[in-house]
Amino acid sequence: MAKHKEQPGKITPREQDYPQWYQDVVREADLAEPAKVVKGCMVIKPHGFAMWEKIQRDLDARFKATGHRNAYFPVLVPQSFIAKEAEHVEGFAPELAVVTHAGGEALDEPYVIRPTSETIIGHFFAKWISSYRDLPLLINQWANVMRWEKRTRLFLRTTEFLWQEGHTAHASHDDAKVEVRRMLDVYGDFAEEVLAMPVIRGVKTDSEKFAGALQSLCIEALMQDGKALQAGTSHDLGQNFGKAFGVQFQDETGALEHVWQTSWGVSTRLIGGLIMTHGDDNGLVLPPRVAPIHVVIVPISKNDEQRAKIMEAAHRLQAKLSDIDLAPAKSRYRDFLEVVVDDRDMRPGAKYYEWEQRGVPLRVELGPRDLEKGQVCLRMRVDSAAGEGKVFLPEDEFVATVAARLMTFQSELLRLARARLAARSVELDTWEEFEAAFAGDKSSFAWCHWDGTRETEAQIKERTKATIRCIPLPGYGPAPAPGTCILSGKPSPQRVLMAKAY
RNA sequence: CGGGGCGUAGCGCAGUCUGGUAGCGCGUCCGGUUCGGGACCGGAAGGCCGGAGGUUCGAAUCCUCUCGCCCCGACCA
Repeated sequence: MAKHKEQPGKITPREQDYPQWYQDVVREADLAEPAKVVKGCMVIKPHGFAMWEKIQRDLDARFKATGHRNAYFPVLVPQSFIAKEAEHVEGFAPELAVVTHAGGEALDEPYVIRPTSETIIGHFFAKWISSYRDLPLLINQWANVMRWEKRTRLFLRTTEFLWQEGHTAHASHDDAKVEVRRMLDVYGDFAEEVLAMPVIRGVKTDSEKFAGALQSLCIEALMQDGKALQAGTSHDLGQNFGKAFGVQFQDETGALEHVWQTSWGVSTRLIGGLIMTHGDDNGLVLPPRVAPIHVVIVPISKNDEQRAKIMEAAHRLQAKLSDIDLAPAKSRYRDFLEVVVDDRDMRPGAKYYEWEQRGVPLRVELGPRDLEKGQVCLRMRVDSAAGEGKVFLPEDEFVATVAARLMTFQSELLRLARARLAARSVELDTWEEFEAAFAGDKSSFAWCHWDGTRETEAQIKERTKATIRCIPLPGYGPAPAPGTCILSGKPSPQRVLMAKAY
């Protein structure tokens, strides 16, 4: 194929340029742009928001299937609420935006714009819960939150972001722990099945856990530059918020107890993770389950009468495809194919490059020769960018198999991402190896022994910028075996995941 | 808030060191030939060089101040 031309204004990414490329791609592809009017906020454009809607739809179905219900709580939280849980206020105070005036007057008590809703939901849980019969209470909220971070990055760390936050209350710690793990698996399964993004499921260290939690579970994804992205978290809040907000219930014996709570969330950061997991030198690569456009039909014609015929055929094909439902068999929603006919007056080649850059999974080329033979020419995104994989099919057969082809592509993306994860995962045993692995901007998924102390963790971070992403749950990472800490040489029960993080 | 870098045509840049009335590519517009992987030829339009002040016969270029943007670091989903 023609070598990718270095043209001004076009994306010419290389892996080492990843952060910059990533920003260029999301702008170029009309996914999002910085809002400029507010520090670190972003405008999510229609193409990007369509992806968020698909993420929402699928996750929401999973939450409902596990017994959760949606509710909504105020965006403004009395500042005093935040202060009720010691670790929580310490963790969030530096990044709060505070409303001090309203209605033309100074407020008696300032309100913070929610950075997360544990506190205000705790307040209401106290009113809603009085008996063990009220438990478990399983609530989810789709909302925006705001965290005034020092430094922002489109999708990955914006001042305001959209997310989903689950908040649950349980009668026992064991019940709460089951919920925490159950929702982590919902996230993990979602990331792999829908985003085609393989993740490591694990436990955060004390210094990385959520402010106010006993324990935080997380899913960590590998980006193509070797850095890790925390893609979702699920927290065991113990009775910390229950006690802070007086969320009590009477058990079967009549005794008064505090509830055990959990919270869990994923955000628009997932879109960033998706882009950075699958993107290649030709631009975005989107898994069909989240792609805003599944199929683009590029008509090819030499003259006007040909053009009329081709366009008619293209629109007929578009109508047939648009009735196809891509949703999984047991799904509670439908996912009809989104099909675009590109009838612009451009050369076909130029259109190919453009749609590849936008990540459309499947392209159909429809020309006079195809029309004559009753066939279509199709190419999947990854192959087509390499100039390969041209497939000719009778139109009927194409229509009958398109859903399966897209799903095959979906699993192929997961397979490729898993292969990258495996290729970028290493077990390191000496500090020299470790320093070399994280020299400069380098990063990878390093499985190493750690002595379990906060001091060693901090030193590793200071010396290499690598952090402990998580302690893997059983079944993730190398089989647990004792060893000695990569830095201190002290005994360690198992390897943990270390990497630089976004 | 620290450390770097950059503001010149719609976009991407050169020109700045060594002052002499602004250049390239892409895009746009017009005409023609083209059209199954980023078309080609010919012609045209488009910039008070981020802003203010200064030095000079003369400033995109030198000096001072100012505004804006980007990258890196501290903080973090």
